[in-house]
Amino acid sequence: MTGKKTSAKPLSRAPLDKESVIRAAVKLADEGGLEALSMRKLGHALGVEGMALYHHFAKKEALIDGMIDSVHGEISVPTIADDWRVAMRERAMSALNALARHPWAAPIMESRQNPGPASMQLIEATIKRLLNAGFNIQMVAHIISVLDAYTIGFGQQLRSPTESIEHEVQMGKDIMAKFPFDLYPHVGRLVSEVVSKAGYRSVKEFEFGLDLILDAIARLAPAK
Amino acid sequence: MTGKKTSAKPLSRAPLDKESVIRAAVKLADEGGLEALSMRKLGHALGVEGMALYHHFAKKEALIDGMIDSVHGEISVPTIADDWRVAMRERAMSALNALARHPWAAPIMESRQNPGPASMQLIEATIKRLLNAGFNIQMVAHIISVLDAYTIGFGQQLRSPTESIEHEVQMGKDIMAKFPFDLYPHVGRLVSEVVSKAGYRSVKEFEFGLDLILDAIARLAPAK
DNA sequence: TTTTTTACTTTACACTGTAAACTTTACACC
DNA sequence: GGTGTAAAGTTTACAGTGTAAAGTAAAAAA
Repeated sequence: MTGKKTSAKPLSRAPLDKESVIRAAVKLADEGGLEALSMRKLGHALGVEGMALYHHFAKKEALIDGMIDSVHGEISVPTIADDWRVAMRERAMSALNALARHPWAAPIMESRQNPGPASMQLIEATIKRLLNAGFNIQMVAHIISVLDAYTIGFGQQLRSPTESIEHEVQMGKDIMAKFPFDLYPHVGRLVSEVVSKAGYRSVKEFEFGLDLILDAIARLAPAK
Repeated sequence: MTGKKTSAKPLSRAPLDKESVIRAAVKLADEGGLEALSMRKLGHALGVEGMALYHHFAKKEALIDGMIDSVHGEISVPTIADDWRVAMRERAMSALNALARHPWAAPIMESRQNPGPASMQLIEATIKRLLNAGFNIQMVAHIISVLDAYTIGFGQQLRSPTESIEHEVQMGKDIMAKFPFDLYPHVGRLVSEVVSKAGYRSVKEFEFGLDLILDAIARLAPAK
């Protein structure tokens, strides 16, 4: 009986628009993961029934495409003003930060096939910057492929920026509890001497690989 | 003692075991993606009601953990007999092949937190091989981190081994149809001159980045 | 005013994971 | 043999999912 609408709503709410729906959806997913994002819950968060959202997005998939584009929008776009290496490093670091802020995104990023304007602008500017550095078009494809695969792959093993340390430590302990040390001595060593050591940071780990790759690319770069 | 009873009473159907359930689940997911894998459909494929599976797996998650471990079991385990670089290359290539055979796997691989025996054996042997090559334990962590992040990230943009070429070509066309050439000229160039060119192969693309990374690692290796 | 459009709600349906209780089967032991 | 027990599989049930279809109410256009 709580469902009874006793008084008409005083038309208080402005009509929804795509942007704000996407914002709310991202927030929901940030808080509880993608599986916590249902049309009904999202509607509720916006003061509306779930079905109302279908007037703005044809399917849930379309909404998720919008969410992904919104994450792409948080990634630093390379400019000609910056040195190519600086620009690529900045792009990768800001991408990792975005993936850390939105842990649901990495697993679905590269499998989407409806890129939005932010994604297009980002890739366009990236290609442009690398071509301008003197790389040929095949090499540009190679470079973007390595950098993005590495970044997304790494982003996938992140949970959230702050909790990742304790999380990984805890996970290491859980694993070693179930699979005893003497069966997997080297895994034990790695967990106890590296991952669970104070000061271990995923971001540092990411930077190591990133600089390794950037160094290798720089070696292929045409003379300035 | 306890002599094995071999009474020959014919069963209507041999009882399920974890292995065969996992095999069937992997097959279902290979064919229709993870979202095509429901407990009821899986049960049906095995000649059983969906709920029967809960006598073998506590939750669907546990089944998926088993599936992931099964994919890990398809990856080539490094041995001391092989040169470390050869072993790591082989490991990465076979991992990519496994991810291509099971396109549902990459997005969920690194987020699982219940590694099975195959995963443990693989990581144990990998660490062992790298330590034996003279890398210190921190460096081993770095190396595995780069290689696995790259491999999983790349695996994520694969669909399936055979269709990936046409798929990417088609996707390139779709994108360029929606976002006109003149808005994104460099993306247009990349699609037309690289991705949609005859002979473009995802595997070659993967190998480029893999060798780039392996070269860079080799430069950090202690003298033999 | 009347008509049309837009935003949203209601109802409905086919699926999902899985808890609880029940039935059937298989084998150990008297 | 019969009997007990445990494992394997079924049935029923429930809350939650995406979304099709049709209804409603308010704003905009005519």
